[in-house]
Amino acid sequence: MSPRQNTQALLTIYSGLSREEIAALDALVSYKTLETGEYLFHQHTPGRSVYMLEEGTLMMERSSSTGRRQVMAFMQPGNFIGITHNEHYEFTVSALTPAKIRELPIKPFIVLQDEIPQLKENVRRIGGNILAHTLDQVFALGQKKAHERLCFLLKQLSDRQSPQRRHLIELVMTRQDIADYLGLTIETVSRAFGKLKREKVIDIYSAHTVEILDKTIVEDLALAD
Amino acid sequence: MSPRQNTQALLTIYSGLSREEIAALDALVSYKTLETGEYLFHQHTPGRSVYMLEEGTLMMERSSSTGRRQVMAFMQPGNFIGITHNEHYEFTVSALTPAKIRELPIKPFIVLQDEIPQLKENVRRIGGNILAHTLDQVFALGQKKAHERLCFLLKQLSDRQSPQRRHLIELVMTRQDIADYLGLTIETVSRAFGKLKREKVIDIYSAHTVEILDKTIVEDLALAD
DNA sequence: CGCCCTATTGAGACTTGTCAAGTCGGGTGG
DNA sequence: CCACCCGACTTGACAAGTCTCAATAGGGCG
Repeated sequence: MSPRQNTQALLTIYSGLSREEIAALDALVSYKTLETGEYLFHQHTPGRSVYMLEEGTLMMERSSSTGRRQVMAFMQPGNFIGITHNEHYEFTVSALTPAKIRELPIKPFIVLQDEIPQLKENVRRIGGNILAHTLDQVFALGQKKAHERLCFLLKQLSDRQSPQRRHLIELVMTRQDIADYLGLTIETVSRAFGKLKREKVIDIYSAHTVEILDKTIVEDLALAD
Repeated sequence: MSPRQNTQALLTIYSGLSREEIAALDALVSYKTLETGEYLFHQHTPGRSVYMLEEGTLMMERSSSTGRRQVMAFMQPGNFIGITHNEHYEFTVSALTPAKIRELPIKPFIVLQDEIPQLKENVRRIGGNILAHTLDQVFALGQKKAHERLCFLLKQLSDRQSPQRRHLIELVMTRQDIADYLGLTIETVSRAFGKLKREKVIDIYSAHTVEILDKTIVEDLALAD
């Protein structure tokens, strides 16, 4: 929906830093590993760290007391978490697969931004990308039909693969996760998959492995603008 | 949906600055006025300034080549525009009423952030509030029914009024603007108004003036979590 | 007073949600 | 190794919500 291409996979807090600056950053880093289903942190808890995903897939969600749930993002290696929040995390992050995560305590990280202008700029741009992603999602939920929303997700997942593997998509999340991301029910998601398959836009090898047969149509439906 | 209250009306880039620091910021400021319907800037144009709304109401929207439109926000005095973007504006901003706007060129503004830590912190927090608002909208569009989405908007507008006038709401935007903000059609918005009126949750004096009769119900429906 | 634009209301179609039944597949225990 | 079991996914029938199209009402401004 926006003309922005997928530059965000390439942008990290390390972009353009000198060897010494990277070393200064790395001095703050500790590592965390999560098993499938484990939580990185919960909604409404104080946010004291910034995270960078190294391996695996994470899911960011917001749940309500009445049981409604909205998945805000699926995160893949290179993504950042917690860069843009204020004092509390406003969402829960959990692991869809075993995951390896770099953790940086937020206070020294902020101090370091004052010493390294490029780092501050990187953070600014990552924050901009996160907002841009969220605005894309608002557009999708507000304006698109079920099968278009599904293509919106497929395109996002496809764009983050290496160019050779763009067409083959591994869906590590459940249908319920997809439904809650796209603001639909699992049944509607299932029917949207069926519709795309019938129309030969995608092929479905198993519930969690699909191939994009017609990239152009997927993108047209995903953008739908 | 989040526990965050409406603190964002109070937070500006000036918060907690000394007299000298405010003067340094004000040295960058120029003023703009817009008539109803005029544009501040357009989607896909390079972003060279940061803006603060002083008077009036602005609307931020994203439009597609196929004519679909999503309104991302209605902005009221105290709100900031352009703080979180990268090189291009990813949306269009226009005036719903005559408006008065402070403009700060982005480059010196960023330089000043290096000199004034509190300013940098303010910008960080405003960015966090903008993202939080957008996440609220994702939740609303993904999970709520028409009349709940309308209460979501009414609550947002109500929260930004002075405490005495909280119950009386002036809708400066059209039904089409509301529909495009909530991901609905004008007819559905109209029926949602009718439903809330029939149920004595609100009273409708004219198409653009409504009174909240039962604040609790409006909030329950707005949060719906 | 009348015109025009916006909003409301109504009827019917379409999309999505709900409820229920059935299928598939991976994992476990015999 | 096979059969069963259980959770996840799919499919179907129907209900509910929203959209579309059309007609009507209302309000502001000349």
